Order: sequence, then C-alpha cells, then structure tokens
Amino acid sequence: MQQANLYPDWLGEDVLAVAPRLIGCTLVNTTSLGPAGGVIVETEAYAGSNGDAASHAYRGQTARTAPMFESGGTVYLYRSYGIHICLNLVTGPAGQAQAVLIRALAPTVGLDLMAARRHTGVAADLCRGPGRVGQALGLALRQSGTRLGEGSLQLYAPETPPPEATIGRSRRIGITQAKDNLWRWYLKGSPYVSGPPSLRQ
DNA sequence: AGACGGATTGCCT
DNA sequence: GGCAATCCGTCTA
Repeated sequence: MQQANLYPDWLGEDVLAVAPRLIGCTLVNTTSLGPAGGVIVETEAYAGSNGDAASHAYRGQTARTAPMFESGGTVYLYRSYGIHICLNLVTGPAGQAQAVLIRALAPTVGLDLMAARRHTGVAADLCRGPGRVGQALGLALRQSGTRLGEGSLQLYAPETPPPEATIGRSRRIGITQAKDNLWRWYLKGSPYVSGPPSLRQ
C-alpha cells in the first residue's frame, strides 16, 4: 500500500540519491477527466550544475529551464521532438538545476483513462517511455514550474522501498552528450520499463 | 526574423 | 532497422 507522503522531503537531496529512490514511488496526475498514474519503474538523473552536458540546464538558465533552478519538489516539463511532453521532478537545493526524468510507470490508477489517451488497451504500452508517460497522464506544459503536491500532480512514497537488488542501473537512453554516466535506474525485469531488452534486465 | 535540432514514438519495409 | 511527424526554445544575423 502507499503512504500519503506528498512531496517527500528527500527530494531536496542530491539527484543521484533521489533518482534510484523514486523507483517504487507512485505518481498521479488528476485532471477534470479523473486521476491517472502508476508506480515509477524507470528514472534518469540530469545534473546541470555538475557539468552534465546532457542536461537542459548545462548552458545556463533560460525561460524553458527556469523550473530546473527551483528547489526539490518543483515540476519541470518540456516538449520533445515537437510532439511529446516529458516529465521531470526537480531535486536538490535551489540553483543546482538537478532533475529526474520519469521514463516509465507501471500503470495502476485510471487505466481506462490512460488507455483512451494512448489509443491502446495494452497495459505495457501505456506508460513505457517518457513521451508515453506525458500522454497517458494528460500532462500540460503549463504545469511546468508548479510544485509537487500543490497542483494536480501528486507523489506517494511506498511504506517499504523495493529491495536494492531489484533495481538495475545503466547508461542513459537517447542522449548524445555525457553518455557514459550510469545515471539511469529501473526495476529489473519489469515489462513496463522502456529501452532495449539488455537495458531492462 | 529565420534556421536548427532534440532526454521520442509509431508506422513503414 | 529506417525514417517521418511536429513544435518551440535557442542560436545566429
């Protein structure tokens, strides 16, 4: 069962500690159509101020990336390839520009709603991939800059986190810079994790 | 003011 | 496995 732990205070910790810890937490976005979400099974860390060339904040603060420079618990959304909306949870103290990309969820809340938004009834295809997460949850760009728990987006930490042995680690997916950092975490063997099979076991 | 390209996805062969 | 779709932030002039 989930604990009603909105905006866990450990989001203020370093992104490399928070990203793996988010595995097993439940994320829910509520719109006029109802709640939709699931259990986080795949995350990636981006650390702009740590010299991470793959981070949107690497070249400094802009209007788009401003939410990344807020403190942990802020929501950062961006449009990808002109089509998708991808969700990040900002971590660390303000000014650090750290964020965790939510790459995949095991769908648990609002299955019918997510199936309608995604035009598929296949559970494994609802939230497998960052673009799909944004579409399934009905995220809107104007939610970027809002705070977890204060808007329509809620985060629930589990009473007992998944055992460390069940969490895998790899390089990040789809980037061209700083690709050797092992800053991706995922629930081993889950059918809801994105990427090639070698990055899901 | 105009060009460029991406933390992706889905459909094609 | 290849590639088009599609938007807007960012960069250059």
